[in-house]
Amino acid sequence: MANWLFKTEPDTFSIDDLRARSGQTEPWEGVRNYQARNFLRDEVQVGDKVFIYHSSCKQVGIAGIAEVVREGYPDPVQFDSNSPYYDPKASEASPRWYRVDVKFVEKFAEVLPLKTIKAMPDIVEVGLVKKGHRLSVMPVNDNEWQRLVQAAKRTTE
DNA sequence: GCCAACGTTGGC
DNA sequence: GCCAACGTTGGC
Repeated sequence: MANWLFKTEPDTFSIDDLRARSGQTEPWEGVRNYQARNFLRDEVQVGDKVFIYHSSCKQVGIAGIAEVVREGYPDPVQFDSNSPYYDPKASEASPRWYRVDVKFVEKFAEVLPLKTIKAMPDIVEVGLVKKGHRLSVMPVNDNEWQRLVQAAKRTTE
């Protein structure tokens, strides 16, 4: 069982949107980076936990937790010429991009800010705190996952 | 909106 | 296969 962090721009799709979805479930589509794609296609499994991270917004940081309910399958929007995610080089026979389905688990009372995460001495491995952290899907090891959850809850007490 | 850091593209 | 140019990401 692994842990992940998925980035999203809350103006486009936030953790509140995920919670409001029917079944509180949503396909995580539109990932167009090969390293992130490889995680979605090869490693993310049903039951894995996922931090939902809000980027490019007022409160940058981890907003809550979701759970993987369907493992990687071809992202249909790559075949849709009307979609901004359309990829003319992808075909159904050899899809290029993948997505997983995630389900809402919980929203933290307060976003755990990136600034706070960077200041935590035990958080050194997760891509967020590294230079040029541009991956939109990244692994989080067990130890850092637990510390981040603790920190997120502590800010609410 | 700025700009640094990074990934991708394409000419050679 | 190199690498400059270009586009995108994302914090500030």
